[in-house]
Amino acid sequence: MADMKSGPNPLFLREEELRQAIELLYFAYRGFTAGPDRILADYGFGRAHHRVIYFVGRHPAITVKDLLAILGITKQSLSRVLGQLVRDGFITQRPGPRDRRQRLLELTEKGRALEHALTETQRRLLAQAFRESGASAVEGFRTVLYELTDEAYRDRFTGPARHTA
Amino acid sequence: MADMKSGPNPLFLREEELRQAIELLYFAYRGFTAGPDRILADYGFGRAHHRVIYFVGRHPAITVKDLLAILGITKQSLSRVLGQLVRDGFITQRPGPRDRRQRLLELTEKGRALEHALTETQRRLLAQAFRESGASAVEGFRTVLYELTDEAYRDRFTGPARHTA
DNA sequence: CATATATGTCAATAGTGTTGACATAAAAAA
DNA sequence: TTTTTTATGTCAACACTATTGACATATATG
Repeated sequence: MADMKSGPNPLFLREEELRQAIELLYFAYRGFTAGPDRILADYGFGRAHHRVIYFVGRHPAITVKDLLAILGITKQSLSRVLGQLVRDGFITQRPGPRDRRQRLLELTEKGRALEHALTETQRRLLAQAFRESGASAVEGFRTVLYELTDEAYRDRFTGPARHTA
Repeated sequence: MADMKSGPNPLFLREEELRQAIELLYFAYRGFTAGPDRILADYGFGRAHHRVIYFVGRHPAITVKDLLAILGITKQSLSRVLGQLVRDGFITQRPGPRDRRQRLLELTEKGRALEHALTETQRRLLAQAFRESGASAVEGFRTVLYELTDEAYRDRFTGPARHTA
């Protein structure tokens, strides 16, 4: 208690450093999702819709199974959101050519437009943050985030995001 | 469409770089909250409980108003979570000495124990990621996250987290 | 005394997630 | 070919977190 405030104590510094990192992640993530959240509200959508739109846009002709694996949710949870997006004309489903049980998912023109609008706010924020921070900081940012990512998802990041020390 | 795949196109690289950053933030944040989520489930709590416990621990004797400002939620939303935590003996309330309308919040011993357990999983993960990444990467990580944070919350980070280029 | 502030509560609604059970079509294996 | 597994979907119940709106109490402040 008392000795926690005793000036330049390396243990205290480490504790404070880690706490600031915890809070930075929390506040930065909030700032990062604020833009899309505002747009989604206009459509009566939430973050779950954003994720589905994003990953279907990122992986055209993705199967429901693969999408579920990326999102890490149950099919019941996905079905509500996906059903809405299909009904509202943001996403189309078509049978897999080889495996006809599959429903390959794809963004419609309307879906691509919304995806672009949502992602654009995040791209702008990121680009601005990257400009302010410099290339070296950006590399560090990616390195640490990569390390925080569960190993099961790391193979998504093979390009310039990998320079693990 | 076609020219998006044309090799080392700087515009494409930028697009891919930004998309990887978007996904890194998503997957890293998920990895970062997975540990606490597992512990919270044992108590029938959710992430909202974690946030309250965390920030009350971080700011002993915080007022409800200040806590609401940090969390960015409504008092009705906080009341359920806070009420549970008070009833279950994780947090105490006492009138403010100067302003008796206030209910100053503090962790109990039990609350501090849970706070420690929750934060410890994140500290471990962060410490491991920091070790793997190196000091320079950690600085970049903090710099970029700081830039992503809404300006209204940036004054929380004054220490070593600030070396904005 | 009038007003503003800090806090709390009741009610309705929405978004996102879960578990469990059951169903259908198609692929894959025996 | 029969059996089993896989991919997908649906219905239902429940839980957590958040919202808006309305109303109430105690206390501070002008």
